[in-house]
Amino acid sequence: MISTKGRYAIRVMVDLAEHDNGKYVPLKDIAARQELSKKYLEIIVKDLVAGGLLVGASGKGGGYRLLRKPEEYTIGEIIELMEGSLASVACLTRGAEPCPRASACQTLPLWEEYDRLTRDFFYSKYLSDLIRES
Amino acid sequence: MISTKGRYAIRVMVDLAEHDNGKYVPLKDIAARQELSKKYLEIIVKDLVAGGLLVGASGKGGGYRLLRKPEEYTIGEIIELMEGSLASVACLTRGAEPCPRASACQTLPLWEEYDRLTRDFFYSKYLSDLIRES
DNA sequence: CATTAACCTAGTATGTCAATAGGTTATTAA
DNA sequence: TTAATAACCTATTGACATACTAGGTTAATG
Repeated sequence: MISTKGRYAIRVMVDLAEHDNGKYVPLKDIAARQELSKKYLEIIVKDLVAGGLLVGASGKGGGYRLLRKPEEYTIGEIIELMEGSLASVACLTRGAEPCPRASACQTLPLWEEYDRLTRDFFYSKYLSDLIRES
Repeated sequence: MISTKGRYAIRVMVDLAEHDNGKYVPLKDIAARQELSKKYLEIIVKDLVAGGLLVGASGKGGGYRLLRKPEEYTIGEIIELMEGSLASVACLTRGAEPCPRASACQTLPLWEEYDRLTRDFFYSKYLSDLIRES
């Protein structure tokens, strides 16, 4: 299951894409529009900045801004950044210790196939696909 | 992420399908072959019996047995039984309270599309697809 | 009647999730 | 220069799920 962190992160990104007027957008505004706790969003946005998806600017007139065009962000990279991985099973996360039963495992091919499907899906969806016509 | 319960349940089902000789297969044997804790499998198998996917027989010569042919079980129903749901987001689980923001949510269509993909994938995979050639 | 194996109830350590709380630093506009 | 604004930082917390383990009781068979 995709957690609120991943889901809210996408909503923040979409909100920023829709309200990109060249200025920084304060988190307060995003929180109000999306009806989410500003405090909680701070944690999420911090990760997005650390991951290089956003820039923040302190002080009056500050806020957050996208670093690229909406069509240059994939949904996959946003989810993967926030969730750590988009693998469907523990043994397929990157950095997982190699399973000694891998060659004997009858279910591994199934998880690998589903993983490819998931990856293909989310890496071929772009932020621009989620923007409402204005 | 699909938990150990769901994953182990599939392995138990596959094991039973591969060792179906008309008799009941004791859990001890399955646990040994799959290198899993018998105690933990008891919990899982209990759910499989309650869900109508298996039958158990007590006493000497007892164990578990499939109720249908392997090609009549979908992987989707096994996962859904064990995990409660195979929805990727909380708001799409059956019995979830309707979200007041649903019509305004820019991400909902994305999750719905992914949900369909997931459902189609796991409901078109059958237990028989996972059986090793013997 | 001893053995086998399912069935049943309970408990528990660990971790993650989804936040909240309260402060400090940086920037700008009046 | 200073008030306002907004990001940034550290810590904590309650609730819940996960992945088990422990120890018993019931049922069937040979």
